Order: sequence, then C-alpha cells, then structure tokens
Amino acid sequence: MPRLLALELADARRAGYSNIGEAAAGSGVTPKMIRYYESLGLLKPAKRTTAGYRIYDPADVHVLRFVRRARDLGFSIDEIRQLLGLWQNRRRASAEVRKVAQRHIAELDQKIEELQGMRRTLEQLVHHCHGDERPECPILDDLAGVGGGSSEEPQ
Amino acid sequence: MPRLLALELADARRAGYSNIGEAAAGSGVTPKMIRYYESLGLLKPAKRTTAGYRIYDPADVHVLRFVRRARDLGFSIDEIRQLLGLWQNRRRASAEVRKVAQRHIAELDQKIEELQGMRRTLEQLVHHCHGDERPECPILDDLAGVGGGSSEEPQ
DNA sequence: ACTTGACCTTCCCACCGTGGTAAGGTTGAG
DNA sequence: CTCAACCTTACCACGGTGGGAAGGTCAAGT
Repeated sequence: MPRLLALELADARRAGYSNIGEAAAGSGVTPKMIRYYESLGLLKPAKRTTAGYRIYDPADVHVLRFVRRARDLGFSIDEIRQLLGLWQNRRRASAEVRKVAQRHIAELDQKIEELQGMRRTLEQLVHHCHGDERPECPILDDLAGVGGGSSEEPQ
Repeated sequence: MPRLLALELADARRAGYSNIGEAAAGSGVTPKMIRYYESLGLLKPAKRTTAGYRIYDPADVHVLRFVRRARDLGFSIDEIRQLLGLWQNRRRASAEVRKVAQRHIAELDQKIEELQGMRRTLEQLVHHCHGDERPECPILDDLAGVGGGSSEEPQ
C-alpha cells in the first residue's frame, strides 16, 4: 500500500505531468513564484500527488509561460489576472484585451517620463560639474537647494 | 518640576527648533520617513526634548531637504548615504560626486531602456489587434507564445 | 483647573515581487 | 540502504512607503 502510493509521482509523469521543478524549467517561472502565484489565486490550486507534490500538465505549463511573458512585459499581477481571464474566455472581445494593454502602455509611459525627467536633471548637473579634485560641486549645490553658488554644507 | 519639564518643547521652539511635524512640512519628508531614515542610520539620531520629542534645527531641516531632493532624483537610500557623506566632507573631490551621479544615470538608463523595450513590444501588439467584438487577439497570442495564428486557449 | 484635539512616541502589519533558508518528507538511482 | 536532489510548508529579508493601535504631551479654550 505505501509502495503503491509511493509510485504516484512516477504514474503522473507517465501520464504527462511535470512536477514543479520541471514546470518551472519549462516555463521560466521559478518554483517559488509558482507557489506564490497560486497563493495569490492567480493560478488555480495545482493537482497533487498523494505525497502532496504539485503536478502540472502541459496546459498548466502553458499558463505559466503566459504569466511569465506577461511579467516580462511589465504587467502587474492584477493585470495578468485580467489577461488570463480574457485568454480563457472564448467570448472575449479583443477590444477588452487591447484596453488592458493600452492602459499598461500608459503606465509605462508615465514611468518612463518620470525616469527621463530625473535623467535630464542629473545630466544637466553632471554636465556642469567639473569632476576634479576640487570640492565645488553643482550637483551637491542642487541637492542642497543652493540657487547657484558654492557647495555649502549645513552647520 | 514636572511643570518645568513640560515647557521643554516651548523652549526648544523659542531656540529655533522644530518638532518633527514642522521639520516634515519644511522639508517635504513625512514624519514617518524621517523616523525611518533615522532608524537606517541615514540621519543621525535627532535631539530630543525631555518628553522624548524629536527636535530639529534649521541645519537638520536642510539635511532633510537634501534627502528629499535626492529621492526625487531617484537615488537609493544607499546612494544618498554616499552623497550626504560627500556633502558634509569639505575635502571631497567633485569627481567623487560626479561618479555617484553618473552611476545613477546609468541605472536610470537601464531602467528606461527596459521599460521602453516593453513599451515597444506592447505598441506593436496593440497595433495589430483589431480591438473589436471578435475574440481573435494578437496580444493574447503573443502572451500565449503563439507564433502567429488565432488566439488559442489552453485545453 | 480640566477637557479636548492635535500632535508626539514606539510598535507592528501591509503592500509588491522576489530571494533565502530551515525543518521536514519523497523520490530515484547507485 | 544510503544519499543527493528534489519536494513541502513556514518563516524572514529587501526597499520604501503607508496605515493603525496604544499610550504620552502639548497648547488652546472653557
């Protein structure tokens, strides 16, 4: 009897299932993240062997790859939840998907603009800094809120 | 005697000190963050009234503004630690400051490039998606890893 | 002198997404 | 039968920030 149970994983493998490690290797999502996504309800609870090992069929691994790709494109967990829902809904309108994607593009644009703003300012400051042995430094002056003068220290 | 101690904050105020709320208002750093930065050792422990209230003189508030500005430019706490050190070191070489800033610019560039890569891909996908009532959707196809065909769902 | 509300203090918990690690059970091959 | 490589759950951490509870203090109005 314990012998029989002990074979369960081998049985599953013969039936085309992967354990979490193989599913991870096949999808690019780490085992850790797979469990985490499951705990969030992003993935439905995996099937288990009697020993409690999670097992994944090829369709499950496909879902994992979908999630991975979506993360690579910067979608948040919540956005991925929506995308997964649309993917698995045959009656979806592509307009819905497009809306999610466009909203995400807008988010990306905002972040990019933010970073570029920082970049522009820093570039300016670096440009005006001699970058030599002397202590005078427009970068510190700016951070210190000096309108334009020599790097004053507090106190 | 307890009366005398109770006056300590008023004394400090007369002497030009601010409590944490005023320091926050004057620097743009929230009281929460001020305490957090102090706990990290980014700021040296604030002076206290006998009642335990933190008090800040104008130079301290100046430091807070410096930190705020640096955060606004995307510097990490650790980078700010370095910048503060340089700011307060009269023997610094501006080259040191410039190096920190340039390293940060490189980090920003990397993040920007990453986000722009996502943006480009998404833009492409959105461009090819009809965005109508029909379920066919190149965006989902891409996420699902379909080389180029109709949006296939798993199972 | 007393109440009241706005402040302060410390402490812990949450987020997001990921990584680590510890303590224990399973598996599969030598 | 042993041993390494896996699996399981359960915690803690990061960077920064926000929220809130429980308690103390301050200043102003009555």
